[in-house]
Amino acid sequence: MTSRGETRGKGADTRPEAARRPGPPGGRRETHRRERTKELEDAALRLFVERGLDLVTIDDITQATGVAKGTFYRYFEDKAALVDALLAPVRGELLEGLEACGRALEVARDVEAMFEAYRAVAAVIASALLQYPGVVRLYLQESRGPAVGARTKVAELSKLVARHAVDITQKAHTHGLLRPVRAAVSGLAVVGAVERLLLAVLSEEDIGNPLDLPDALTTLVLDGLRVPPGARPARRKLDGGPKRP
Amino acid sequence: MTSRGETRGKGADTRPEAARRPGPPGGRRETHRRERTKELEDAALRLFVERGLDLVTIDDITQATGVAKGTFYRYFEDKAALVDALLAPVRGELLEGLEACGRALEVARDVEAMFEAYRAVAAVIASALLQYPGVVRLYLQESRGPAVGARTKVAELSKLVARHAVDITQKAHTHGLLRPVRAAVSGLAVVGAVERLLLAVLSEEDIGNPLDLPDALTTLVLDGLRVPPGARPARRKLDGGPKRP
DNA sequence: AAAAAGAGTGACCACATCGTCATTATTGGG
DNA sequence: CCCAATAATGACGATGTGGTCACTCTTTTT
Repeated sequence: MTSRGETRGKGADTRPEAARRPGPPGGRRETHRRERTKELEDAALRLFVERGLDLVTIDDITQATGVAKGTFYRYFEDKAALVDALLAPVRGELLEGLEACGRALEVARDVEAMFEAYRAVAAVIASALLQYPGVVRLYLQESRGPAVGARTKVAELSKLVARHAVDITQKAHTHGLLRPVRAAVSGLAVVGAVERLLLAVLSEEDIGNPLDLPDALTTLVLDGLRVPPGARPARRKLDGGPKRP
Repeated sequence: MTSRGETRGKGADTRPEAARRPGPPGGRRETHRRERTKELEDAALRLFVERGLDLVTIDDITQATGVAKGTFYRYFEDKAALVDALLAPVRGELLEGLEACGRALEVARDVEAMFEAYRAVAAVIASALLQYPGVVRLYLQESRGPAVGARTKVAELSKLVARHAVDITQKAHTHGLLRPVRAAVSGLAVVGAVERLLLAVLSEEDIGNPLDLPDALTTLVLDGLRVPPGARPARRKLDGGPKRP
């Protein structure tokens, strides 16, 4: 079967035909391959975000890239593999960040340490947002659909995120830093809130300065919406609120 | 064009051929039509939730229903119209509930009245959840995808919900009942949290008793996660938390 | 009971889509 | 410069899909 080009003993290369690196060194072929890969990924990502994963065909992608259809299959096994490749870097950073947060919370004894752990995750997310906005958008769009076909990997990532979030919340609970609300509930609520706000940012809904979001979210998540009881009737001007005549 | 069967002067019926009620009274035809419609809608909804809107074909729906393909087009213009029909009742109740909440908040002067307004919306959502769980699921699955093809109406509803939520939050703000966080931010955050939890309930993720959710959400949204400063170190057993040995 | 109107059917058309593969073009080593 | 290895191409077969329509079956009206 895969009997050609087996110069280097790579063992069983699961990738059926694609992605198998060109034998040569770091020369022209390698470069060109990387370029092509990126071109395909970029075009595909744009289309995915525009139309949704399922309504983009391989033909659409290759036409948008300006290559022949056969070329696609030289680079990716199928659409699902392409999606996986798109997701890979974000998934890596994100999960790493969440795990680090979990570890930090295991030893967090006070509110300050808890803050710090959450801030670190926020930084990871912000970084992903800046480096891979399209991929984050794709995730937000598709993560809640059924885990079928090309969407499988996105749904898997979503499940992982949920699990980690609940886990983290659980850990924050064990040191009595949070109200006694079920971790599964508060964890998912926070994930939902964050994801909805990310979507707003990426969809350019009017939401003010994105840089204010972390602070606002922290306030909301930690201390809620209600004006602190006992505080003055709050006549302060609301940011962004309509001015009374 | 539509030159046959134009015996009755119906004027311009936008519905091209389908949904035009059978002339007869409330007799056999009418009944049968309702049954067929429901059969088609039920089968379609099941498939939509299983595979996602875009991966379900008209053939799938008619085969699942056990009717010929042509029959589908007698009842619905196309897939988008079917989705619209599925959404209709939930959309109606939901928007009505949100508007009522808005009106209530316009005259709400204290926290109690605010509570009451939110409770009313929660009741509407709970009712929709019980009456139309599949439709709610469909909404949660598809609402974030691009507004293309059959998904257009779902995306529209999502936009409406967001607008109403921000609106409501804005109103709650004007009486100084909430912290000075941008309404667009807190409103969307709450929507995100609620939707994520609904999804958890409908996906049967382990989240405890769904009936506890409204209370938990109220606590989270209004007063946040952090244990109230000054409270005792919170040694109370966490509901659902792992027991320490 | 007969005729008219409505409802249901499934073959059918045109076109889209996947994934393959023989063929042609390009690259790198000798 | 030539040749083997690799990459790119796009026509192709098989199957899927939306939507139509002449026809048959059922219900309602006369």
